[in-house]
Amino acid sequence: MRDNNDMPGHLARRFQQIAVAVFHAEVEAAGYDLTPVQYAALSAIGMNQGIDQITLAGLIAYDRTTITGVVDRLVQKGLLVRNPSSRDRRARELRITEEGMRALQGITPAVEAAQRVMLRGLTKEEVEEFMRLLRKAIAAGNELSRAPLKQISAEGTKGS
Amino acid sequence: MRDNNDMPGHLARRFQQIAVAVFHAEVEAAGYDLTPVQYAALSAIGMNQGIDQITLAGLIAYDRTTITGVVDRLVQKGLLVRNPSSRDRRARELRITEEGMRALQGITPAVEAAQRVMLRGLTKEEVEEFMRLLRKAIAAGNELSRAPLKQISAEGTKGS
DNA sequence: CATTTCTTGACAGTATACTGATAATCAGCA
DNA sequence: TGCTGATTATCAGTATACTGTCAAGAAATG
Repeated sequence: MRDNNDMPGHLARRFQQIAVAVFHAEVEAAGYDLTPVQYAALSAIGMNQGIDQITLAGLIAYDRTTITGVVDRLVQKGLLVRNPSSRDRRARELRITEEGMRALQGITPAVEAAQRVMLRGLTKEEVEEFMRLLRKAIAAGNELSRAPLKQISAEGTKGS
Repeated sequence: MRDNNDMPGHLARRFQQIAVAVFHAEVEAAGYDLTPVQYAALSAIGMNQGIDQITLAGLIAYDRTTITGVVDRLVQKGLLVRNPSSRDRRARELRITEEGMRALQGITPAVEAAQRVMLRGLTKEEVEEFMRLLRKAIAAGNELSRAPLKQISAEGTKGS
């Protein structure tokens, strides 16, 4: 019988666990309280001011039902504002606040450090190859998840 | 600013999402209702009859508080039994049932298929390299997670 | 304009994962 | 033996992720 540790899915889960733990540790040490998911959302909104939640979900490959809670918490922390869209009354426009911008900039070194720590076992060349293989595997499987990545074409309101 | 898609942590999350979705799809198509986490636990118990929950957690790198719920659900499905240990009244001995054994065997082809599907974008050589890099990165980061892998020394009651 | 269809956002329910706390028990030691 | 510290399992609380469902609104169509 095949050992669990020969299963790519199992290894993926373990690596993700480590990645999240490292992220938390580095970010907390820097004095911030943001999860990896919240950081990715905040960062994506900062680069695409005014997008709605579905577009955000596509940008970072989150499920649309997950976005609601993530945005809730970011709004509660004062890092985002969520306003009804004027063009489409179903949609909510997401904008990063001044405080959110400061948090994003302040947290960046910790996030960069986390990426290094979680791959500290690999050489520089191995890191490159690892990322390449991850991207390739993800590209081939993108549509198999309920939350596929969806790049915006060419109309996103570019921020700052 | 660095794009989210250049972050290994973000890529890890995405690959894990795909891996879980593929697992669910393949297993459901085969007529079973087991999550990846439940499968790994069931499989580990099948190979180590009578282990307690902490040992199980170490074997598959789960948090000890997560194990409780996973075992609960497997017991509820009739695939496991959880009995007080005679040697240590704090501990619960986990044993796979006949039905659990049948489920484990019946589900194996679907699990194998899932591993192939989630890596369908990679060549055979790339799959090998990907797994090697995953294992290497995980080994270096193992202790950074609250749920590190802990192999049992040499006394586990080998099953079947 | 009226109707059908799609889309956006939200909710209930389930299943990981984690933090931190606690009860019960065991093991080592004065 | 009695005390102290470690260990096993559990629980409360929080945060992803997903299934499935629903209401409100937009878009397409007759």
